[in-house]
Amino acid sequence: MARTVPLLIDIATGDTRPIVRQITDGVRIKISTGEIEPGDQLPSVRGLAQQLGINPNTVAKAYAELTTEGWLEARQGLGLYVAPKRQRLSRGERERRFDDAVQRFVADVVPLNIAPEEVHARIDAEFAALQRRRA
Amino acid sequence: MARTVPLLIDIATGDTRPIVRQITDGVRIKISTGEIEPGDQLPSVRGLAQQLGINPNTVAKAYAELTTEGWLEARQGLGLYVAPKRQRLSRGERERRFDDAVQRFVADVVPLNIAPEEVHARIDAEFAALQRRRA
DNA sequence: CATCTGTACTGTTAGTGCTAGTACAGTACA
DNA sequence: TGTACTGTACTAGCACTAACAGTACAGATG
Repeated sequence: MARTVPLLIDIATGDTRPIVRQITDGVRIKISTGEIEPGDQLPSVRGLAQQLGINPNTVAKAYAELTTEGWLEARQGLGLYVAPKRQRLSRGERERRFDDAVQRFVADVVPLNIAPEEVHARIDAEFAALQRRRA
Repeated sequence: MARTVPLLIDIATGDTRPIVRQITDGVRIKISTGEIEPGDQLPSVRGLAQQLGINPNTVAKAYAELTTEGWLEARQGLGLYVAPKRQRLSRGERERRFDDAVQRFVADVVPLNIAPEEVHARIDAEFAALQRRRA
C-alpha cells in the first residue's frame, strides 16, 4: 500500500560504515524485504537529517545515489518515492556485486575458522530476521 | 613442512581494497587454508615491497597487524615466520567479527535479489576453491 | 506570497591510505 | 670486525573521501 506519510528510518550510531552507506543499505533492504513499497514516500532530506542529527547534504547524497540506481524516484518540489519494481541493476552489475560480496565475505570468515554449517545457518537466520520485519 | 625459502604472495592490482588489507587478507587465508604453515618464512618487508612495486612501509604495516593478531612471529634481524597454530583471536572477538561479516554480506546481497540456494552454493564454491589451493 | 520539496554548488575540517625518507637494533657471514 | 641483510619506529607530505556548513535556486502546494 502506498503510504503518504514519511517513514521512519533508523541508523545505528555505533556503526563503522559511513553514514551515507548506512542510509543506502538500510533503504535498499527495506525495499527488498517489502517493508516499504513502490509509491511510499520517504522522509524529506531535511526531515531525516534533523531526525538523525546529521547534515542534510549527507542525506541528499544517499538519496541521490539511490535515485541513480533506480530505487527511488524524485518528484521536484514534492518529495522522494519508492520507484516501481523493475530491474534496478543490469545483469552484469548484479553479478559483479554478488561476486565481490562473496569474495569479501569468505576472506573475512575463513580466517575465523568457523564451520561451514554454522556459516550457512547464520546467513539463513539473518535473512529470516529481515523478512520477518515486513509489515 | 617449514620452508626456509621466502614465499611468493600475489596481490591483485584491480582490487578496491587498500593494499594493506589485500596483504593481510591474503596471508590470513593462506595460513587458514594451510597453503603456508607454521614455521614458514615470509618474504622480507623490503623484498615483498619491491616485488609488488609498493612502499616498504605499507608491507611493514600489514605485517605488524598480522603480528599483533598472532598470525606471524617476528625474529629481529632474521625475518617473519608463520606463528604456531593456536587461538589467534579471543572468542568474543571472533564472534564479533563473524557477526559483522554476516551483517554486511546480507546487506550487500539481499538487494540483489538472489535465491538463497545460489548464495549458499557460491559460498561453498568459494570455500572449496580456497581449500583446493593447498599444497 | 510563504513554505515546503529536491538539487546544486563552494568551501572547510578531519581521517585515512599510501608514499618517501631516515634512523636504529638484532642477526648472519666472510 | 665490517658488511649486508633482517624488522621496527619515527616524521612528513600528498591524495582522496566522509561529513559538515552555508547559500542559492526551481518546482509544488496552500
